[in-house]
Amino acid sequence: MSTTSRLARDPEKEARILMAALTEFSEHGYRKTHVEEIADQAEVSKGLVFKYYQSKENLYLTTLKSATQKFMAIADYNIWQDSEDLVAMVVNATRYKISLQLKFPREFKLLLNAFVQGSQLPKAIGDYVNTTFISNTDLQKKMLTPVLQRSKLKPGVSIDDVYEMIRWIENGYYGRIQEYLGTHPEITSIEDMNEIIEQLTKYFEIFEHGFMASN
Amino acid sequence: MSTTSRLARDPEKEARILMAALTEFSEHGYRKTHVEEIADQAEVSKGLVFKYYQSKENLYLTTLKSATQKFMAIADYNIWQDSEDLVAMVVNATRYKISLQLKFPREFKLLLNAFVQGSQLPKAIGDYVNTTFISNTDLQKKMLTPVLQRSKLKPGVSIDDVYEMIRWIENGYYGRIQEYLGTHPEITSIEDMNEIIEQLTKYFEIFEHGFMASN
Amino acid sequence: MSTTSRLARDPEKEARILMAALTEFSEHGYRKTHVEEIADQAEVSKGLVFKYYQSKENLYLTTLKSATQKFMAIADYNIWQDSEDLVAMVVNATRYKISLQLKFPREFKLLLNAFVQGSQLPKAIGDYVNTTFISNTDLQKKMLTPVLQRSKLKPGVSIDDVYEMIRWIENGYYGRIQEYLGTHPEITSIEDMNEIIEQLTKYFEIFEHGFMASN
Amino acid sequence: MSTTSRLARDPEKEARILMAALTEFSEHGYRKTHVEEIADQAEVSKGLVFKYYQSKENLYLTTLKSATQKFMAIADYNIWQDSEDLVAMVVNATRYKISLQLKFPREFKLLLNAFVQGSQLPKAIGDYVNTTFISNTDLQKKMLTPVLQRSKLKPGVSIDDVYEMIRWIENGYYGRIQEYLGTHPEITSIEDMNEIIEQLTKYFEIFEHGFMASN
DNA sequence: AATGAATGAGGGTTCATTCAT
DNA sequence: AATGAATGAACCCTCATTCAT
Repeated sequence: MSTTSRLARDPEKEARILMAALTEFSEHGYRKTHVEEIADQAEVSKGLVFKYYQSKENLYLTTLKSATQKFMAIADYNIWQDSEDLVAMVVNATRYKISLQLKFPREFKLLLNAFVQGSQLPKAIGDYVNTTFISNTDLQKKMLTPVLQRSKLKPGVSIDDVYEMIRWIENGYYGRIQEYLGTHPEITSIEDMNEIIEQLTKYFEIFEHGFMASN
Repeated sequence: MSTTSRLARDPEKEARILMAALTEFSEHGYRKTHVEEIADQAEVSKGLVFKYYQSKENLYLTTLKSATQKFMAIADYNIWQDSEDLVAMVVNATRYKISLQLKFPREFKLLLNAFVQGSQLPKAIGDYVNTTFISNTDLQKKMLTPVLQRSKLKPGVSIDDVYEMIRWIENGYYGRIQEYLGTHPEITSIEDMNEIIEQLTKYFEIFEHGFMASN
Repeated sequence: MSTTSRLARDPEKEARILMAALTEFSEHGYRKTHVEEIADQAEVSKGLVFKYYQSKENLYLTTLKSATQKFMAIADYNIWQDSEDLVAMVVNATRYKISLQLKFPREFKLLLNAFVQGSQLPKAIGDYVNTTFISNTDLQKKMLTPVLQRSKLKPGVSIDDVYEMIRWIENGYYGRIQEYLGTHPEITSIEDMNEIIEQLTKYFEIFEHGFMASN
Repeated sequence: MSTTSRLARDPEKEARILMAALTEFSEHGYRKTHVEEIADQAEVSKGLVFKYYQSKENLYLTTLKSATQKFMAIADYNIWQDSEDLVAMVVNATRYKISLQLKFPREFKLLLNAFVQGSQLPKAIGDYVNTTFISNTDLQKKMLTPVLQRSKLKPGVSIDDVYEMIRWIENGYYGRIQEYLGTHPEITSIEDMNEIIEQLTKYFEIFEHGFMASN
């Protein structure tokens, strides 16, 4: 009688399976990933994969949750939370996001993929994705708000407006960074990205004061 | 001796198949769509689908091309090309884009999906998608440039910078519109969207002059 | 009301179909030949092929019978019937056979193929083949017999024995000729074959008197 | 840790599948044989057949190779190699061939069929057949040559001539044996064939000395 | 607990045959 | 009479899932 668990799963195998699933699902997506390949890569049998995770669908879900967890667990919002001004904050947030992507490229790709596949995935997965991937922006909003409250906004401009536009610019620039990463696969450390991330500052400055020559 | 067709396909059935394919592919994506389902929905036999389109892959490609055509054929860039100022232009462009999406929601979803699936699709399709879906941003750039050249920009701000940021804001706001459409599936006419689109004006005005109270 | 036939078949189309069937069946065999290809080649519709011949199977059978007929009709046994001696007779018979093959290569190939496919063909066809392809040897036997009766045979050697062995040698040599034809596809006239056919004489002479030095 | 197999196929099922494939392919040929039928007959699932043999084509190829092997492995050329004289040698060779056919009737039929189908088969198979089925006659030639060299031949008769004619007669007689076997399906042992095979002697004697009364 | 051989439903594709025009 | 578009049974093959060992 083991003291640990009723099911007596081997935690190492469990981890290997999840790792392999992460690799495969993030690489090939849900449909083109084969359970056998995962089992092989984890150096366990196909049977064990099913014993531990019941179905391909559930394994995917678990991998998804595990990837989410990994981000949640590690996320250290303080890093950018106590930035002095708005621009620094957003730049730090972006830097932080990129660093996570560089540290966990497969988790990142997996979640992105899941998000994007949306309804093509089995219903249960689609549901999970939809309920999970929202909270993120809320968080960011919460952190930006105090800084924005300290700022003096133009009349007729609400905090929400600014917050939203910040996100748009952030996302837009983020896309540019992705492009850069895509064409420079050799980059694995956030240091290599510092320069490009700093340039985001410029765009926020434009945003703060407008692009039109103030007459 | 007919002067018209060599392949003697029934145009109605052809249309029904393409229509069904559009519906199914846009709804379920490539892998989860079954040729039989398309045939059933088009009220023709599976065999006919293959006679007309040879393979599932080619049917998808054809559906894709047809959707692209539909957009191309209808695209009337003049509608927003001769807008007076930048804001009006971008608002008009957005309105136009939304109107297309409302007119051809499945085509829209199909192309979006194809773009997003990327490498999970059969190679031939991925190739087509990659070679086709680029030109779009170039066009928009070309149209915006003259207007921007007429504008007086802040020192240190380049036309390209502004152009890029316009796109970011446009896209960001576009995302908000999508959300709205998603939660209001009853909307089918661009008129119902006018109000929300007009609000884009506000954001561009903020962008032009900055959100910070100019001291 | 036509005076010709109840079914009012167009004899030209009928002939074209049969011709095309001959070409296709002899080239690709029964299974790999497609009715559509035959119809196209005959410049008629697939439907007409079925109206005239009911089924692919029956069309094959008809083609087979027609090929047989063609050989029968043309076969002029007199050509070699009145050869002077045995050797001349067999050589003439062989030459004649080769000339037929050169004149009707597709018919020849078709019948050979049908014979060889045997039980892989639909039952009705197999049955036909089996019942038809026997009579041939009987005929040859009838013609050789009188000549053999005039010959003085070794004691213990029956006419049937000799007749049979003649066939074996003929067939064996025939195989050699086939090989030659296979490697010289440019040959289309019997004249080009005369030399090689003449060499059969040598073998029959060996056969007549044995190969062992007579003590 | 097993030292034996990496692929862990059940040898009994493997054998049953190969056996069923042999039966079906030899009976119906390549095209008319259905994988499902083979699976049923082997009392395994369709899936297993594909796991073991990947494709119908490869299964056929394997069956072909296995049949070839079976003949090769068992072929004991000594049996007739050290026959005293030419006649004995050829008779023994024939007897041996017939005994193989009686022992492995399906293998025999399969190989014959494959040889005969030739170009109607998928290319890979045709290629295999063509490269494999040649060496046989060469072997026989090598064995006959020393015996023929010891014989005194008539002037103008070469060893090759004699060798070739021997083959013709052997083949011819072999055809007669086939006919006999075809009409006597109850025969399963070489003993039942001894008498008919012995008669080949007579024909070779005729061949040695000719059938014409020597003057 | 762990294995991986075995299963079989399901999907794409072919082609002889039918039938409305 | 003639067409050829339309049909659908039949076939090969894949892969998630099961289960005996």
